[in-house]
Amino acid sequence: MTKARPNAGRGAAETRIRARNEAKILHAAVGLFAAKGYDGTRFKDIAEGSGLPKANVYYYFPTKERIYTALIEQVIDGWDQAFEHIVPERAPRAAIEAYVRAKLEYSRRHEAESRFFANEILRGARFLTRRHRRHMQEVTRERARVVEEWIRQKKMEPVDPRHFFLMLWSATQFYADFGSLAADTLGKQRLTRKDFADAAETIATIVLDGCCPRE
Amino acid sequence: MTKARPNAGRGAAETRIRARNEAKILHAAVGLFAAKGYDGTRFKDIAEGSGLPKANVYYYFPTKERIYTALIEQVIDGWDQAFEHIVPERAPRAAIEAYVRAKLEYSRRHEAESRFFANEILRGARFLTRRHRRHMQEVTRERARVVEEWIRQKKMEPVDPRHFFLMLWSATQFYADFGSLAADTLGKQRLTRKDFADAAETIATIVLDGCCPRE
DNA sequence: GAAAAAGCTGACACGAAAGTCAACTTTCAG
DNA sequence: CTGAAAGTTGACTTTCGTGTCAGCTTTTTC
Repeated sequence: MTKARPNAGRGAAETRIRARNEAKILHAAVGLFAAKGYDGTRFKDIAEGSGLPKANVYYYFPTKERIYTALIEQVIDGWDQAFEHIVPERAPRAAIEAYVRAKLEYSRRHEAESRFFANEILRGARFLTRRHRRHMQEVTRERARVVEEWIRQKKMEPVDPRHFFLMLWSATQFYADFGSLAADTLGKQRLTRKDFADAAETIATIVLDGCCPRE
Repeated sequence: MTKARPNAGRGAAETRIRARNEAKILHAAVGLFAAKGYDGTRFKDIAEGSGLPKANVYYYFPTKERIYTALIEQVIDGWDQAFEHIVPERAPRAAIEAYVRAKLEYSRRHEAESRFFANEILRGARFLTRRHRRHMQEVTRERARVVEEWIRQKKMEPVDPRHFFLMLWSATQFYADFGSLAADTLGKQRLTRKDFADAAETIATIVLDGCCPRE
């Protein structure tokens, strides 16, 4: 198993060359996986995209699947960052608005990662391990408790916090992942920064007015 | 081009056998495309799924792509049905609630079609023709005008109707397309009818309270 | 009931993608 | 400076997926 990664096991001793090349490979791969899916992506194309010969890429990753799972790992790490806005000390309006903006900003700036992840989920999350799933569940549950607290304090209308998060997640992901449809709907070639801003505005307005008492 | 479809051109004269087998093939294909994507789906598997020998499937569809585009055609036809709830005579609350329920019901009952289509959009809608795009744009624009009318009549808060529809679309699609994530979040193995009902409830509550004056 | 049209099929050709390998060069610790 | 570890590579094998084809059987039509 570790045969093909001579340097594995000595985590701290990873060379600079290894780090640089693995980064190149993953960077090229995420865009391809996002655009073509797992099966649609050719190992050869990942190699070309990263500027390395195919056999050299095999030196770093023994299979295409390993590249894919390495990316999952990477994306999951960033998944919960936006959640940090959901804290009990903040007022729900401000917190939720910040969350929506952060999520949209992430989707816009990391389109490939966003699409890559959406693709994985759409396919039934075959490559997500139990550990990943549990992690995501726990993070969500933790923030759901904050929402419940807000509701108890009458700062928010009573809604199911889990469906609430799913709705926010879907609305924000949408603009990155289904960009071509959104662009069509708005009558544009591509989504601009302003479209994302308008989206944030609309989502925040509707959701906030829908669940938080107006001043 | 038409060489492989002897019966093409005489639309009305399609035999019963042809109709039945094409239906079998498309039915098997939509599930596979939804689960594995275009490139991940093997022609052989479509054949096996439909109970026909591979060469026989080739008799009906000259390429894998043709099966795919036939499905696009089929799914697009059903795309705008839910929109029929959005009519100016109805009050916005009732109309939008009916729309959300109809969309969710469609996603739940036609999970494969829903995922198939989501996949196509996620990949940048490579196979959607200009005609399809125009059709979708027109339908959306038409219903956007209804929303604008409601806003003019002060029956609704002023929101951008296009972003509004995108948001509704994303929220409803989500439960079918990202079912595995939604199930995880809700701590279940699979989504039940009740989960869909709860989703409709939450979406409708938030969106309706968010944009339509309360009674 | 026979000719023609539609439907069916196993076997095969072709190309392309995943993954392997053995021999080479570069890097770096001591 | 040197030997070992890390990195690099072109050429190769193997597997598999798409699409073809010639000849067969069934159905339809007149």
